[in-house]
Amino acid sequence: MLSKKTKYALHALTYLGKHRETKTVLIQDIAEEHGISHKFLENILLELRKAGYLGSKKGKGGGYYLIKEPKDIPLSKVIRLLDGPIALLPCVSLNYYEPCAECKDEAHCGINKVMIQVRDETLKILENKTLQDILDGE
Amino acid sequence: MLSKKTKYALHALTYLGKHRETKTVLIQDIAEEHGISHKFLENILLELRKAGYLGSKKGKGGGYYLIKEPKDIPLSKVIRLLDGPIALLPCVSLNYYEPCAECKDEAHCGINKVMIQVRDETLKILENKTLQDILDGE
DNA sequence: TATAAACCCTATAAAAATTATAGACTTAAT
DNA sequence: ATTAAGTCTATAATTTTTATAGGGTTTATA
Repeated sequence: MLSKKTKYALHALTYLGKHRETKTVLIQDIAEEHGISHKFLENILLELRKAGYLGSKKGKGGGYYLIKEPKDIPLSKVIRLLDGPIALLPCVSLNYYEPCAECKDEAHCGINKVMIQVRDETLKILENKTLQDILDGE
Repeated sequence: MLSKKTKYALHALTYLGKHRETKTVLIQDIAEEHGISHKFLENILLELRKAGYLGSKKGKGGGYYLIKEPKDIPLSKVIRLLDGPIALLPCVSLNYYEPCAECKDEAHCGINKVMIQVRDETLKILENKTLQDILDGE
């Protein structure tokens, strides 16, 4: 399951995607719309900005806005940013690789081999679904 | 990522799958093979037995053994048993459904719709990979 | 039939991760 | 100046995961 962080990030991105005509959107607006803690959401939006998905304007009249095209924001990227690895095991993670302590010989581990396949097929799904697909469904 | 519980379950099933000729296997043997806590693994094997994957024999000379064909043990089932939902959000889970608190109208939520697709495609992958595939890779 | 080996079961403790909050700081419009 | 807004870091609270403990039951076998 996705963490609340990622779930809220998706809601925020969706909200921002739906309000691209207005110049900026307040954290508060998104927080109220979904009944999310303002402060918790703040940290999430900050991460999305640092990762290059959002722009922000400080000071009075400021707020957040989407700076990437919704079609260029795949689920895979959002999940990796907020939640971490998409792979089911550390030993098959492309971006967060770590050996599994209980595994003596990764090269001859059947679990490892199968999980590499699962990872590749899962990645195909998550790279193909973007914010645009979410917006199309609203 | 899978929990250690699920990961250990997969290692245990793999071990049992590789030792089907011997009548029973001791918890201790599996625990030692992978450096897992005996007691932690005990609880996992108990769950696998209750779910109908393993049989056990009590008393001296007892132990565990596989009672299903490896080809009839898909990853999806093992993950659901030990880890819970495969869906990325509670609101799209087939087996553990719960509405999402921050979602006002599930029927018109683009995230929900996309996540249903992700769930269905992910499920296809995990239902198709079985313990047999793991054993083939050892 | 006593003993030891092994699984059974429930409760609880410890650790880690997630979720939430706090508060001081910076920036910019008016 | 004042006020409204994002920035940033630290820490607290909560939940989940991981691990341990310990007595109970069953069974082979000497």
